Amino acid sequence: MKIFIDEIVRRLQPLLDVPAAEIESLVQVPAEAAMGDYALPCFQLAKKLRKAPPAIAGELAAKIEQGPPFDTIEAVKGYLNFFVNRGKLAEAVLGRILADADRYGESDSGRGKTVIIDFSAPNIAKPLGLHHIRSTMTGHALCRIFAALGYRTVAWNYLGDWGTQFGQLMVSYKKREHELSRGEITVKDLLDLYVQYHKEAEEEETLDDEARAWFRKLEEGDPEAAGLWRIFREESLKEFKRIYDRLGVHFDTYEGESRFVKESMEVIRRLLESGLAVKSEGAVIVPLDQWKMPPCLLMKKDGTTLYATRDIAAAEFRHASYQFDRLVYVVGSQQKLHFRQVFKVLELMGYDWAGRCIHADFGMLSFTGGTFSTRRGKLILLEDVLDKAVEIARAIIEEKNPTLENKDEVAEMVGVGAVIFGDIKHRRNKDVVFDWDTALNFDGETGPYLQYSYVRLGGIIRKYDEPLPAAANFSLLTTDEERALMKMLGDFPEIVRRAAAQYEPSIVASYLLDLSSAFNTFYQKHRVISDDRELTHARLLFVSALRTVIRKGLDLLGIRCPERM
RNA sequence: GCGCCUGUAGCUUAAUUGGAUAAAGCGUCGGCCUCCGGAGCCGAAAAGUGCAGGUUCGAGUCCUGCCAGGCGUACCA
Repeated sequence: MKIFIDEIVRRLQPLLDVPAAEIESLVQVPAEAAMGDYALPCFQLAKKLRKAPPAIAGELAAKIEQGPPFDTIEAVKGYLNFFVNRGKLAEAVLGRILADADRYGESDSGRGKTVIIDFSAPNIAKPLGLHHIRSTMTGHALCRIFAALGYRTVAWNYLGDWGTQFGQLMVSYKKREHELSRGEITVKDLLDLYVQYHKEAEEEETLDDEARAWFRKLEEGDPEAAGLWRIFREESLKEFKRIYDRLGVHFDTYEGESRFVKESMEVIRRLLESGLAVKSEGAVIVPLDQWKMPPCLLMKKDGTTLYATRDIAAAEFRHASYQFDRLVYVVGSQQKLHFRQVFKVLELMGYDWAGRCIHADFGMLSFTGGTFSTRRGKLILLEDVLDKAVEIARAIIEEKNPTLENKDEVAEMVGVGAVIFGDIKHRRNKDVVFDWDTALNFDGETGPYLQYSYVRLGGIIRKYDEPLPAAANFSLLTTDEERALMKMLGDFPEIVRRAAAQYEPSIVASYLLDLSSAFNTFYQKHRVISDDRELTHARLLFVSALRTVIRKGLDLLGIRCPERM
């Protein structure tokens, strides 16, 4: 906790000829509890002072002001170790949480700043696949995390609602028009059309030309093409929203690529005028070989725009509309080069905010049995995974808690929570292999484990059967297990900050696992409700604080939590 | 070919951003409910961090080279 570190710095300062900020950066938390709560490694000081680290640590230990809140300050090898009084630690941490309540972990560091999070971004006319969960839930969690730090957040679903693929879909649709009635076309039909197209395109080479022609008609505003496109988009959106709803995900805007087609042409015109863009092989490009990148392609030789063009136009629009502090793209790492190019072009255009565009990339999701391919119809539907998980949750409830009242509601929370957590506990960076058995296992480091811990905490409070005391003597909470938990609880605000700074919700996820695990260890070993009234009161408020933090952490990750399960 | 990312117990991951004896989960084996919920807890076996060098008082973390996998590399997004 900050107050203890500040105190350490205050006491060290008179003994060292080093600025406070530097001392603070040296202070760290030892790997093991036996080595204290905080430590100052003296190795870096050794050079300056021209003394051996153990000697420095020894001298500091002898000279430093001892006394509360520290029980002891001692030298071990080259380290100066600080042991915070356990009672004082408990008072500081629980006092803070009691005061902040549900706002514990929040801050106002982002006040007055806007961050736009661009995430999920499915292509219309295709169902949401399991692979969409990474962008969707990472982006959603980032929204909540930034909001907790006081930022205004804009959740932006930049729909993939433009591109040659819609030409393909139209070709496929026209072929089978008589079999399909326009009003009732579903996303499932659209997927079939898409798969059919790619099957047929392998044999009929003219199909691709037809598709390009249809896409051109669309860009030129042809009424039939536009009409079809509108149906595709509306049907898809209806379907997406249904699933987002199950995931608890909300968007502030669904403005997709189609919104920026007109501006894209404008971008091309301006870039050509300024000389940044040139014509090459019939296309329009921005050469980037100076920066060791392939050129950024803005316009194809058939005169239609590209993804990059629309991204540039969209970025301009976003800055004009929101003057964002940051624009975060939660998009797969396949597109790393694409974003480097786009950001570079924005920089060359003279936008100082280009440096505030961030690609929060993430690794591939694959499954045992191959990679996802919508074209070949080889994909796992997100909804199938959710349904399966909920079904299993439901069966477990039936087995373990048959008298539970709202079984379906709870099964939904647990099943969906398991799927969400199973994905976002991984660091963004890593490729993830989806495996049904792992995803549907609710033991160990899983979402249900966190929910169970929360429910268990609630069970204790329910068992007490009296209103919680308003205050208690926290200095009684001094067991090893309580001390470990206090330290973790005290870390929570820092965890939230780090998750935001690194665009990494998994930091919150692993924190919650550690916290829950430590709680369950405590629970096994100690009783909360006992004959000792004073201790019972202190522990009840401690339990309540744990509940607050687990609930808050799950909330930041976008995972709902039942009161019983 | 070139560029980027990844490589830690059988499997999936962590390691306070360069610090003390590399930590968990799954799986395997063995224990724990007259006591606040066993979706839990405790213990055992199991890696010296892809390989080889280097920098450093100190390297899973930084640098170099190699190996393996993934992704990307001008008209898809």
